[in-house]
Amino acid sequence: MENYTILFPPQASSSSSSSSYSSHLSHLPSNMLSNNQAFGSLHHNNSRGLLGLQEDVKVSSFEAHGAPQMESFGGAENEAKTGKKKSEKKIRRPRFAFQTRSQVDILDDGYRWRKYGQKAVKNNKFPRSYYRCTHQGCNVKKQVQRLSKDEGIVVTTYEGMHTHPIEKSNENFEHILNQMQIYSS
DNA sequence: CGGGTTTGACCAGCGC
DNA sequence: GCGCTGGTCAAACCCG
Repeated sequence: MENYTILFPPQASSSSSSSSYSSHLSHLPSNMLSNNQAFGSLHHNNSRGLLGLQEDVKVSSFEAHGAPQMESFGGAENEAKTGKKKSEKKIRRPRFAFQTRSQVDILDDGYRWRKYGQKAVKNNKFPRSYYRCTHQGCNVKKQVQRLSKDEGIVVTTYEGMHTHPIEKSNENFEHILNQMQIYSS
C-alpha cells in the first residue's frame, strides 16, 4: 500500500547529486512556512536533519510550481470519513511522508495531535502510531513510524490539510529548516 | 475532571 | 472464500 514517490532520498548529503536536491529543499519549506497552515512535521529538540520527503500522488506539483498548493490535494479530503465509508468509492487521500533523523518519534510541528491508534507493521520491528489533529473540524491525520533498518530515521506521513492556523510558534520549524539546508548542502 | 494515551477488537481491502 | 495486513474505534486508563 505504501506507494510513495521519494522526492528527497535520505542519502542526500552523501549522494553525488545532492546539489539537485538542495535546490528543492531550499524552496519547498519556505513555501510551507509561508502557507503557515500547510502542514509540518518537524520537532525541536533532537532532530538532526530532514532526510526525505515522499508523496504518493501529485509529485509534479512540487516540481512544477515550487509552492505546494494544498488546495490541489485537498479535494477529496473531507469526504473520506473516519475510515468508515458506506457507499463511497475508495477515495485515496494524498499523503506526504517526511523522513527525519530523530531520537524521538513525536515531532513538534505546532499542531496538537491526539493519538488514536498504534499498529505493528510488517517487516518493521517498530510500531506505527496514528495521530489526528485535535482541532475541531480539522481532519488531518498523520502516521509516525520508525524504520527498522535504520532506527534513527522517523517517517512521518501527513494526510489532509489543516483548516486552521498553526497553534504554536513555528520557530521550531524554522530551526529544522535551517538544519535541513545544512544537511542537504 | 478534561484531555490525551493505550490497547484489543473490529472492519475493509487486497492477494492468493 | 480465506487469511493477512493496515487503519480505526472505543473503553479503560493515565495524568496534570
